Amino acid sequence: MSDSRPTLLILDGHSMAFRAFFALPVENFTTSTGQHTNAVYGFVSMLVNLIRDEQPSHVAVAFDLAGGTFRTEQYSDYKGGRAAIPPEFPGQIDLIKEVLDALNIAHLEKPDYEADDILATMATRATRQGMRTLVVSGDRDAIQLVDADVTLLYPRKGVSDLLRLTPDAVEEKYLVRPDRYPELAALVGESADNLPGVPGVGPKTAAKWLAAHDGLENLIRQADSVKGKAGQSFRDHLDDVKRNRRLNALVRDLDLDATVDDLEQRPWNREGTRTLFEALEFRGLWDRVQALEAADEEPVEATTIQVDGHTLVEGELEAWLQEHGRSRLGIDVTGTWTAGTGEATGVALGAEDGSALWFDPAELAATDDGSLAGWLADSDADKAMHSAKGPIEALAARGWEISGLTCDTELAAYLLLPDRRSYPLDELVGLHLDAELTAPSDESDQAMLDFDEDGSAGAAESMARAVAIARLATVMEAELKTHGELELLHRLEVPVQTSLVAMERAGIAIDVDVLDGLRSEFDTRVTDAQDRAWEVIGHEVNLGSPKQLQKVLFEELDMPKTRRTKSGYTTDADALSGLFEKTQHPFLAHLLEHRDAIRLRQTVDGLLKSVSDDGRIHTTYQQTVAATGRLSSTDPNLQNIPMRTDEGRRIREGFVVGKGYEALMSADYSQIEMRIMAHVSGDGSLIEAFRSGLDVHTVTASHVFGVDPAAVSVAQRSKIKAMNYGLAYGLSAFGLSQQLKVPVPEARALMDDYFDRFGKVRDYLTGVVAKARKDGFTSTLMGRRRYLPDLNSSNRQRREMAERAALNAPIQGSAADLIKAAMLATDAGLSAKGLSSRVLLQVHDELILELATGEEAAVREVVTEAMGHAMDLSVPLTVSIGVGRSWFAAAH
DNA sequence: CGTGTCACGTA
DNA sequence: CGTACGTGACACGA
Repeated sequence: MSDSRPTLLILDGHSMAFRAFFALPVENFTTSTGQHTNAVYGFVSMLVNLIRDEQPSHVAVAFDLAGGTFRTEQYSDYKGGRAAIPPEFPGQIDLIKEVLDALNIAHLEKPDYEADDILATMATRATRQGMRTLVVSGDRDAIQLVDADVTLLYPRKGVSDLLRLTPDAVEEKYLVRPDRYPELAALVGESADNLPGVPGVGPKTAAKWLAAHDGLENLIRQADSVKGKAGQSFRDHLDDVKRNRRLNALVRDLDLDATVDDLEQRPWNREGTRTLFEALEFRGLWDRVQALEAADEEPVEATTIQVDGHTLVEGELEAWLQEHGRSRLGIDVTGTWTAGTGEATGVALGAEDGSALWFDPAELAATDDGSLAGWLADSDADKAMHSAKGPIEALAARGWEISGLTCDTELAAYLLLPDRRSYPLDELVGLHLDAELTAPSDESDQAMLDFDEDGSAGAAESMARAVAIARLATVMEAELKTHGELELLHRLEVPVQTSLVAMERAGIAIDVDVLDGLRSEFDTRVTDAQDRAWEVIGHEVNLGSPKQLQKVLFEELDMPKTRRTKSGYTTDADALSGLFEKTQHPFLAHLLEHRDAIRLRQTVDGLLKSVSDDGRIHTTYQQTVAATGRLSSTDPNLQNIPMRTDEGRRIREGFVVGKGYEALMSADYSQIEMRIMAHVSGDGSLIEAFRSGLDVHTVTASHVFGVDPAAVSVAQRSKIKAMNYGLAYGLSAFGLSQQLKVPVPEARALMDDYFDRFGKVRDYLTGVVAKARKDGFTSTLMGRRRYLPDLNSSNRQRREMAERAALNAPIQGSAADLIKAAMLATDAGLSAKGLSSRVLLQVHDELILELATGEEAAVREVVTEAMGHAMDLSVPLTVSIGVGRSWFAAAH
């Protein structure tokens, strides 16, 4: 079977995708956005396996086009009578084409012709060029293509079990040679194509006749000589046979745009494929596709980052920095770090020209230590790092502060592709430098030996990273510049990172006694609620298990079914409240109480576990995960501490001022997103509403309902408040009706009235989506982009989700820009005035500060100015400030 | 043991 | 059938 000739692998996309669709259960292949992907997954998986196993030199996929072909022209019932195509299927064909585009595999179509005709034409041409061809199709018409040079892979079951049809295999299975197969099919008929054959004639009879008369042509000519009942049937259906034969002949000389040579395998778009696979939530496939490439590229010498480096020789650092530190150096730190502290076990410095140096900070001689400290602190010494926050914290733990950091390649990558969850350096090197970080496996061991005479691990790798960072910084800055996002990197993200270092290092003090007290309070509530719930139904049940709850609610208690989830019916708080209204069943009340209490207990528990030895909680801020530009907080998340309910809010009593400080201050923007909406839409009424300084929900309600602000009822205000808040999320009439618990038409009327009064808001919202669809991205006030390729998706659900994201991203993102600018201005203001108060936390529209003794008035002034004028908008930025011993007390 | 689902906290 | 996040318990399958 091995064959040194070039091989064309050509697939019938539609028929194989259809097979995949039925082979894989659609319910297991649906993304979180609701896109069905079973056919895409099955098809791509099969394709990857084929490429791996068959090692083709050329690959293409042929598709049928919608609408008829010349065959339907001639026979209107061609392929008629087929069962309706499931609605989950058609959209997946476009996705398959997207994947093929990303993989740089050609897909071919031809109006009026079927995919099979393209397969036939390409196979014929490939044979003529001396190639062998593998045709993959679930359509039996393709059997006629099989010959010494063309093998058909025909799916037996699903899409992974492919039958290899060579001429011998065809003859064995179908009793005729491949070229005779369409003659046999013409006699027997093809139900898949709705082509009836000769009644009473099966494959055996047909094969016997064809052998006896040497083909269909002779058989027809000698029709009168065919004996028996079947012979008469044949003569009665001669026209059908002739039609069948005419229709099942594949066209081998189509005029196609592509040549066989065009189908040669080309390098694929790693970034595009990865993004697409992420969107499709294909996790395992990514590794398999990469494995393909690895196998592919083995003979090719990958360009590796070349380094001319060595381990520091005692006393040489000053001179080395003199020589190489005039232009920007990349810094790579090895070690461990979390939440404001860490330990550095290795530091590499690398220049763009490949010069590099490595040392273990613990073994640095005093002179070198001094040189390093001086260089690190020198704001004129240009530095670049990758994911600098942790390393900066680790270096700070050794007493080294960093100044002059102008570029962080992780932050740069985040601005370039904000939708990704991580930005590994090696991928950036591949993507932007078209190079590899480390030499392929065995060589790197050697490289390490060259440098690591002291036994420390990874010096060579670390130096390569440092050099790569220096080069990446230049390249990525140029890319950002073309996007108009370079300022955003230099003036916002990189400086904010420094603020975050300080915030993480500071942490926030916890009054453990307060939290302990709350814990036991909540614990009592949990136990009581659980006991009562169990008593009501007469047995124990794990109230934390949605599955067990469903059994109790919908089987034992036979309650009305709630909204469906992937595996059953929802038991969320909203649904449970609804059930309680209907049934008044006490179990539900206890269950809701239990939910509430267990959650509070869990929150407190988690916080207590996070308190460090210094009595403070040091969260970790993530600067590169939120696609809109927001920060996020982890370990623990201090951005979702309860606020809404009185009970929950008490947890904030546990966040207190630390030793040596006087109080906590909370400063937050009011209605920040709505103000940004007013500014970006330029809506006069909305701007005026904010400028008036009155309650904005009341003022907007007075516009919508046409009454005096003083006459706005509580109900009217709350409706408009919901509307105001929903605007930036792409709220629908349905969503508003759900929230307000009013009928959809009423909600729709409310929205119409609203937009009549605030027309520019509507214009803005429609305009922003249209622009994003055209440009491919949205932009914030400071030029931060978010890419939304799904705006052009053929899948409605994906498209509408992208539209809502497009509405929201500029608003949420501009608010994120704004508070980041405010953080910088606050830090700058505090230090300019020589204050020792400090920012501890950021919660999207709120800053929490720790006030040094006697500084309250001065800090109030700094914060009001910094937050209030972080950007120049057409509406005032109102900041409310509160001060107290605890976060609870500071929240006004 | 890792992974996905469900539920729910914040802005 | 509004956006953006992170966490924890449970359930499942390797």
